[in-house]
Amino acid sequence: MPELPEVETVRRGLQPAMEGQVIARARVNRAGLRWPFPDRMAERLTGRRVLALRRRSKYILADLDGAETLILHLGMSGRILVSGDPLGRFHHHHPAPQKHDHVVLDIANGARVTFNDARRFGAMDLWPTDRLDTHPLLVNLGPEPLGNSFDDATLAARLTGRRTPIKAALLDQRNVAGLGNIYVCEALHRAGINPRRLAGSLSRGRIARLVPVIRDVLSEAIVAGGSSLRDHLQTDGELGYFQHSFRVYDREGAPCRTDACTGTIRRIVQSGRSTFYCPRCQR
DNA sequence: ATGGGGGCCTGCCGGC
DNA sequence: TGCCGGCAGGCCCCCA
Repeated sequence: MPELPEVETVRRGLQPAMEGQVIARARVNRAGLRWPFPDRMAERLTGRRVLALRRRSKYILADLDGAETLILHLGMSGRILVSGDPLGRFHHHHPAPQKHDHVVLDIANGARVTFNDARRFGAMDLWPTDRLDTHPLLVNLGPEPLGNSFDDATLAARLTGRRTPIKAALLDQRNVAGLGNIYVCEALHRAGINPRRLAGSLSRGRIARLVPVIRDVLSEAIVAGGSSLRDHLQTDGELGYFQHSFRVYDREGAPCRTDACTGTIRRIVQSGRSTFYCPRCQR
């Protein structure tokens, strides 16, 4: 499911329920997801106050008192739903447990945070906050595409000499952190770049065009609450709606949406994954 | 060294 | 209706 905009949408939805609040009780329904949960995770979460909710790439980071940070990844099918009344003013009830509810956090303010992940490609870990950047899942991440350190100079430095298709280079989280299959396809279309083009063959001008396009598509998707194709929901259970703004993703055979372009969107497979693009206006 | 493919899981959809 | 293959917003790991 989740690329940067979906994860950011979830983070923003969690904030009012969790930030500054105490985890009254944590329950864990299985030993792990993609990897085993850290030792005694439920006990280490119970009673902790959430000092801040941050995001790094596709990871949600919950800084806890006690100097540990909960690292959370949604994999392909992960959802986090918030139920109950975060203000604690009314009687309330929580929805019935669902299949694949793996971790449930009862917040002292009455909210309940439920992590559901059918495919179990998601992950959770606890790690010392002051050494977060040493975590194996975080240590090799490239710049945040919406942050100040992402610019055409740094992107160009990462792409020069690379003989991999630009599609694969943008999916490589070491080059830029947070893009996935949807937003790479969308960004390349907006930039007019053919996904098969070798990364090292991009002119500096085209790289300079790519940078703001990546920022734009991610920002627009965040505003829309992400893209809901199969799995992604916002924390209130609502769908995101950026899928209605797709120009290429999942639009095989449909007309290109570039102004004055008469092309038809094609689907190809690159390194085992679907790529959607317009052969006419992406060169 | 780096690029590509397999594998991890479950669910859903389309075709027969 | 049922069964089967293909496919899915990610990413680690192994192999050439």
